[in-house]
Amino acid sequence: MNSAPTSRPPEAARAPSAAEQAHAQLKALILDNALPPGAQRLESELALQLGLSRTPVREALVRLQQEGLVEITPRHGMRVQPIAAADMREIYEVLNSLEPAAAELLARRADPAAGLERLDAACTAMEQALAAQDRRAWAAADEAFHRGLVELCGNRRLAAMVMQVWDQSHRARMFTLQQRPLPARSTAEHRRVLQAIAAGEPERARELYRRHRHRSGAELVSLIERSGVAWL
Amino acid sequence: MNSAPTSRPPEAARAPSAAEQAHAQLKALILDNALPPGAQRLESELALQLGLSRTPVREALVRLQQEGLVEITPRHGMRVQPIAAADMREIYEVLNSLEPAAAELLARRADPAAGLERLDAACTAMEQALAAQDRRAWAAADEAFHRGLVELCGNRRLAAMVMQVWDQSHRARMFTLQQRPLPARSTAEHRRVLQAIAAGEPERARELYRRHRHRSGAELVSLIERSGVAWL
DNA sequence: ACCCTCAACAATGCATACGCAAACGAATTC
DNA sequence: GAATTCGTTTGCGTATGCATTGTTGAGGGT
Repeated sequence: MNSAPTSRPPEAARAPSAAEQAHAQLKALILDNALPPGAQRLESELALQLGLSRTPVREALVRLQQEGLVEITPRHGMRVQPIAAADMREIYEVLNSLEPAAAELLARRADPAAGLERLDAACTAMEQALAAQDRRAWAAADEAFHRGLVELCGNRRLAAMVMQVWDQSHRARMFTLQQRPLPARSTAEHRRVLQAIAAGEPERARELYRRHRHRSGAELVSLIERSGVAWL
Repeated sequence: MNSAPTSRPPEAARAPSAAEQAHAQLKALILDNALPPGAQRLESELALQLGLSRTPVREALVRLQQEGLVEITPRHGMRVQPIAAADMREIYEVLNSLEPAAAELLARRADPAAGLERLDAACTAMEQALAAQDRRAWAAADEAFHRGLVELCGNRRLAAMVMQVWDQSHRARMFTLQQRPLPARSTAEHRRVLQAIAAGEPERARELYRRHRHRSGAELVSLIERSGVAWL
C-alpha cells in the first residue's frame, strides 16, 4: 500500500558497492575512535588505507559530512567532527523531543503491546548488566532499547533522525559511561516507559520518557562540562 | 586556540563548486515541480541539461538522496521521490514534535523577545495575504515564519532536520493550498504562539504550537486522502 | 500461445588523468 | 632581522575511459 516498490523479499544481499563499504568502514572507524575527533586525513590516504580509489571514498565522505560526522575542508582533507558540550546540548534537545514522540506513537497503535519483546529483552539485559556492574553491556542494551523503540514506532523519518544524532553522540556517551555512577535510575525508568506503552497510555509514556531524557541529558552535559574536556 | 583557522572574514563568497550548483539547481527543479514526482532521469541526461559532466551531478544526486528528495535506482537513473499521504503523516509527526520544541527553546532564552522582528513581520505578511486572499503570498509568509522560528531557536541540528522534512513536503503543501479554505485560523494561531514566546512562557508556547501543528497537519493529510491522489 | 534462454546493448560504478588554486618555503629586499 | 613576494609543490575538483552488470528484446522450444 505505501508504495514500497523495493519490496522486501528480493531486497536481500546485493553486493555492497565500494562507496557503501567505504562509508560503513569509515563510520565504524570514527565511532570506535580509531579516527579520533579532530583527526585530519586526505582523500588519497583514506583511499590507500581502504584499498580503493578516491572516487568511492569521496562519495562516502560526502555522506558522512551530511550525517554530521566529518567536515570536508578543501585543502586539508576531511576532519572528524569533534563534539563539544554545546553539541551535546543540541543533540539532547532533539532526542528529548523526538524520542518521547516515538513512545507516544508506539502507545497509540491499535495493539500497543505487540512486538515489544525486543524492548523487554533490552530492559532485562540492562537490569542484568546493572547487577553485574558491566557498563559496556549496559550501554549496548541501552542502545538496543532506544534503537528498537524508534524503529518500532513506524515513522522511518523520525527513526532515521534519531539514529543520526545518536551516532553523533556515540563517542561522548562512551566517554561519560566510564565516569558516571551506575545508571540504576535510568534502567528503572526504561522499564516504566515500556509498561506505559504496553498499557496503551500515550500521554504517560511520552511524559515519562521526556522526563527520563531530560534528566539523563542534563546529567551527561554537566558531566562533560565538569570533566573539563573541551570536546570529544 | 580552539582551531578556528577558517576565521570569519575570508569566509564569505567562495565560488560555489559545480557539485553545489548542480545540487541547488536540481533541488529547485524538484521543488518547483519542473522535475515532477516519479520522473526518471539518467545521470547523463541531467549532466547534459546542466552543462556539466556526470561527476558533480552524481555527487549532487547522492546528497539529494540523503535528503529524501530522490531515489537512485541502479540502472534507471534517479527518480523523484513521490510523497504519499503516509509520508505526510510521518512528516507531520516529526514537525509536530520538533517545532513546538523550537518554540519552547525560543521562549526559554534569557531575553525571549529579542530578535523576533522576523517572525512578527511574517505574521503581519500572513494577515495581509489573508485579507487580500492571496494564497501564494500566504504560503511564502508561512514558510518565512516557520523557517525563522527554527533558525532562531539556536539549535542548528533541529533547524536542519525541520528544513529537511519541510522541503520534502513542499510540493504537497503547494498542492493542498489551492483547495483548502483560506487559512484564517492558522494565521491567528501563529500570532498567539509568537506572543507566548515574547512573553517568555515556554510551556504555553510549546502547547499552542503543538495544537496548531496537530490540527493543520491532520487537515492536510485528510485533504490529500480525500483528494484521491495516491501521491504527489 | 506462452515461457524460457541467450545475446547485444546501455548505464553505472570505479579508476585515472588533467588543470587549477592554495599553501608552504625560500630568497631577496628593506 | 623581518616581511613580502615569487616559485614550487600538493591536493582537489572535474572530466573521461573502461569494465561490470542488469535489462531488454528476440528467437526457439515446449
